[in-house]
Amino acid sequence: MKRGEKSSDTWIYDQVFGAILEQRLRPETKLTESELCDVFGVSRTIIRKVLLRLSLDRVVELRPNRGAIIAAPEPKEVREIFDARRLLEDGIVTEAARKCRQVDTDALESMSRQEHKCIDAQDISGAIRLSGDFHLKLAEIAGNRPLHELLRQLVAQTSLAIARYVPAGQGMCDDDDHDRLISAIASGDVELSRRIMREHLSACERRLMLETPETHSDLRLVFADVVAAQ
Amino acid sequence: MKRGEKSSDTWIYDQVFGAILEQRLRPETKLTESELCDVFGVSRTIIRKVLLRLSLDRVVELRPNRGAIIAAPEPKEVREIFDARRLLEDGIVTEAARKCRQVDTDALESMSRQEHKCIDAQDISGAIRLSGDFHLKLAEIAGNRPLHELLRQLVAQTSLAIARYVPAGQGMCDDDDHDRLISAIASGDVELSRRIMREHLSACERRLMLETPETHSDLRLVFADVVAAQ
DNA sequence: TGAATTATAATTGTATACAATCTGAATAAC
DNA sequence: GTTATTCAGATTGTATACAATTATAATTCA
Repeated sequence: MKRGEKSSDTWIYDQVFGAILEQRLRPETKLTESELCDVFGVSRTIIRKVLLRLSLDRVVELRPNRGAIIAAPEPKEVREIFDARRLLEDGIVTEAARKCRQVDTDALESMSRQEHKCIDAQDISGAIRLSGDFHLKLAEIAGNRPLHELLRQLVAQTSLAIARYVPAGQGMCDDDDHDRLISAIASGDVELSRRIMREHLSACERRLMLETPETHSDLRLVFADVVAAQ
Repeated sequence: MKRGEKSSDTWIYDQVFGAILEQRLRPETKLTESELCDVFGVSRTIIRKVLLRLSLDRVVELRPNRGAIIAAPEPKEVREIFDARRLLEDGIVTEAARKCRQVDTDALESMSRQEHKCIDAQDISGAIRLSGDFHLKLAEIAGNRPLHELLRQLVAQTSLAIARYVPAGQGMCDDDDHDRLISAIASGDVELSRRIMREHLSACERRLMLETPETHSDLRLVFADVVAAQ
């Protein structure tokens, strides 16, 4: 079973990955192998390959003998992801600002327009995905394949973080950081580009409710003081 | 089949990965599934899982219908890997210099001593592996899991680059950059640490013979001028 | 009734069987 | 003699069968 030119497992991987990016699959959702087999009409061999790849991207958690679930990053992990992104994307935006050509600017602007359209249409899922694609496009412009690949992993994990820590229906990027970023990059202003990127990522991070306690809290901790007072 | 606590596929993955790091498996070596099955006494299911993981780490190249070979990064890719490492490890060493405790310094010094021992004993393989472990230890000290994981991939690819572009039997790090790095980090001198790291990585890169033409060159390019003059 | 235990069903882990594809040598054509 | 072609063997891709483990329901015993 092939769709287009890709192998079936890559196609299925993209479908599941996309569903996670667009939050149609939310954190902690169980991914039963046989169900995925039915959905995509392939054997468990293929599904297990897809799940392994997703787990190595850390968007799926593979629990031995207990199946796969969509990953649910803890607040601490999310902060580390943003720290890592600030580091990587500082380098990426620096290089992008140096190398950016007219075609690149056009591509970025096109992506930003699409993103605005999604936001206007309340299409949160689409907006989140396009926002990630925008950052990956910068990595592509910067022209470093390993960095691009590493950022791809971090962007995916960021989408999970957004899915988990932003109230459903609320957007992440109602401002126009991306447009300001495009201007700075197109003009080749490295320092300005870096500052915008740094502040953009920090603004995204602040919008997440990382201080909110976990839904499945430790009962001993929850009632610690009550029990102590008793 | 379990060795210690790990699952058999993780154990086999480590064995193959280690063999690549230590250059017992050189670039372009064919990894036939049935041979690996015999060697490790498991079915192809397990071997294929291991090969998939290795290919996602980009240390193995999985060619559709044509099997797996040890990856052989091109000079351009190697330069990109070093560029990526300079970026990541700049952030890592900065954080490591801030957070480094006595136990960490002790661990680093112990690793460096081991490395010197390997070099003295002409154990190039061991030295390459320990050198990578040293850099990964810094990432661990820096305390950012995603970054640590990303660097792990880059370190593995660096080992491949060394395997390919350093003449057999010649060491990479006969100087004591690592020791100077430990001193700088232990003293908490961020700027000095960063400079040493940056120069250390660049020195490693320069030691590679990236300007050497490929063994399997493009015949059209090789004879381009001859044909044109004819 | 309620906790513990057992039995049963569902799910995952691994090996194997079979199909598809590739490789290379032998044969055929020029 | 060189280039095509065909065919056999080897290798990879996928599906399925069976074993091991976990989850759930039923049952037993206090």
